Amino acid sequence: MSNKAATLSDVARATGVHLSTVSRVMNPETRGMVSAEVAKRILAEARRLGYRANRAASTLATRKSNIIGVVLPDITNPVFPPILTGIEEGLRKHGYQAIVANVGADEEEQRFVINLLLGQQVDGLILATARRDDPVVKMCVEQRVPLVTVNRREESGIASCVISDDGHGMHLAVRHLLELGHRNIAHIAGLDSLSTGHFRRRGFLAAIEASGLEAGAARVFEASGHTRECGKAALLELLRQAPGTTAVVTGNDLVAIGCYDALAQLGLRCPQDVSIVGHNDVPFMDMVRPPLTTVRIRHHGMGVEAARLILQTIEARDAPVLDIRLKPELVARGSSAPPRAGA
Amino acid sequence: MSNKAATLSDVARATGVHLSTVSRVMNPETRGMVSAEVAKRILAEARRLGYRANRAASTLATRKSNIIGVVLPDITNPVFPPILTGIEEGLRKHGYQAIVANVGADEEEQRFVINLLLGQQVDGLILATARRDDPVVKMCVEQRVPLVTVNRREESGIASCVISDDGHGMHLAVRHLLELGHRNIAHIAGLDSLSTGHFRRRGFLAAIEASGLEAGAARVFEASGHTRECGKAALLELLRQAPGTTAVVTGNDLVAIGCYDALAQLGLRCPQDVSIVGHNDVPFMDMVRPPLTTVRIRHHGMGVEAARLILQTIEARDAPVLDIRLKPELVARGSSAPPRAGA
DNA sequence: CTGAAAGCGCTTACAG
DNA sequence: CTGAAAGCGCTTACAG
Repeated sequence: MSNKAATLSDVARATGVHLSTVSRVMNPETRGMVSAEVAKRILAEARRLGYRANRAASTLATRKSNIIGVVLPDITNPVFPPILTGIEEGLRKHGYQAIVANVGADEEEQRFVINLLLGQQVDGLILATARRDDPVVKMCVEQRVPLVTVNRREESGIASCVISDDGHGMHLAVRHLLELGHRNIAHIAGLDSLSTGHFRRRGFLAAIEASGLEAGAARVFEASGHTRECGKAALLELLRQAPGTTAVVTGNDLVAIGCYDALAQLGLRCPQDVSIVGHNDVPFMDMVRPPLTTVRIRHHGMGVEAARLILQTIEARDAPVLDIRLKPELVARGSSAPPRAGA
Repeated sequence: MSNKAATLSDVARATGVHLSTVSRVMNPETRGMVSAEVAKRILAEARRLGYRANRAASTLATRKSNIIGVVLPDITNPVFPPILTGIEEGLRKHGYQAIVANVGADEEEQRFVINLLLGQQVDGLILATARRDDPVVKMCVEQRVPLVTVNRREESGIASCVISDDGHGMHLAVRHLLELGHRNIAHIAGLDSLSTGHFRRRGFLAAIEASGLEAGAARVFEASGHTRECGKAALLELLRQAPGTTAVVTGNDLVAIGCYDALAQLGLRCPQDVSIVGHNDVPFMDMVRPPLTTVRIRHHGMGVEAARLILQTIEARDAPVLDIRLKPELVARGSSAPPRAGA
């Protein structure tokens, strides 16, 4: 049909009005400025010509793109898809779209990607890549780009964030194990450079302390990464140093699965010999053997909140920095049980 | 610092040249038109001012956004993240970005989302939502939008596609089971409205036929959806109607996991009583119990190819429609074994 | 209620 | 090699 997309002036010519009148009609907010009769004719003609506003032009004219840049460290990590879905839903409801970029931990690449996004005139940024001490976050704040971090918190508190209440999550995990009768509980922590690793570790220690157990009974090991392999290595080392351990709380589910591997290698059974509790409840954790007891964080809810927060931040540039923490819940499955008598 | 972003004319004023000269220097392709000395001064000034091209303006001027719209049915389905990653990598290498939209099966919503994307002036579209008979694909082709479908094929062949060679995949699965000694093999098929479900079903039948087994020995059931629950229901029904079945090939991994549930409910063991083979090899299939034998499709490779193809299609609008099929491989794990003697 | 005009920040033929 | 100018398709104060 139409080889070139119809523009405002095409519709105007076809209707016999000025293009500014067409513009007013095409925007619901200003449609009231035009008489109903003229509006109707314009709308009919616009439909007939298949008119579709050119967003590049309106972005240029208004300095507002209605696009939010979302930067993720790794969309194949199952933590992120539901966060992204939540973000998209929250955004779409308000007429915004997300433009997503995946980027690893390399700081230069992150700057590059953020520059692309800013060049694209995004109205704001949602970063899931933030580290506790993150120069990229600081750069964005300096450039006064509306910003929120999701699932991660930048420690200087210069940017709003939406995270899971990791302290509470660890409290739930530890309480669960205490109630089962465990007294030798260890933690395999995630990277301390990320807020998740850091807060979960602190939450673990706080929960142990609150329980009245002597702190020495609670060992913390740091996995060298958030992978199955790192989890396996960490538990092997942990059990070498602390063979009396009857329960392990990990910083994330993948590490917990790695713990299964370590136990299998040692000929130990879960949960009979060692209970394992994960964190996140990513998909399929109910299908592994044994089904993993884990702390379920509100991935989708974090995304929705992050969308809400960024739009709010855009509305009111001087809005206060907010820390939103969503409460996780414990999902008790087969990987946790009372310690063996005598253990 | 700079409250407003620097523009070409800011850099021009600071350097004492005309903004068109600055424009030429900022674009590597035209930089050669400007004397090295002037270029150097301009570049220095641009850096000092933090100049960043406004892509809305250049999109408007060139009618080229260097953005590709990617439409996914569900990013939380683990098939899609690696496809998306592949797309992004393939695109970024050529200076393009992806703008991703998640949208369910509803046709009106799909049209809405595609309209948003086209309004955004995307240069092309990659659709992972395509059905075998898909009016939305047809609409895009009519509007002459450069288009490729990924993981799915529209049957009228009007759009290029990048898919897994499903016929070959089923051949591998069936051959594996035949070699183990199975003679009563059934298929739980995916939706026939999707090319994956359709081609896998046909591939299964072709493989059985090629094997010389009488076709009656090969039953096909259609799961009512690609979920664990549907897989469970399908296998329960299948075993009721064909209790002699010793091996089942499913249309996807989630359905295979549902089969595990059905077997557990019936008190049957996998693989001792019934072997199960999945399709896709999504993450964690090596961690379920038993680890799932499955056909691994090249998710990431499909994404990379889709990116390459869409760019090629944009380059040469009259390029021929291509069908690219990537070869999958069989990953034999614990869910398949010889049938019991006498079975 | 509607039109005329300036402007958003680029690109790119056209001159010189 | 560089400049001046038109134009991309919108929005929006300003008139009337």
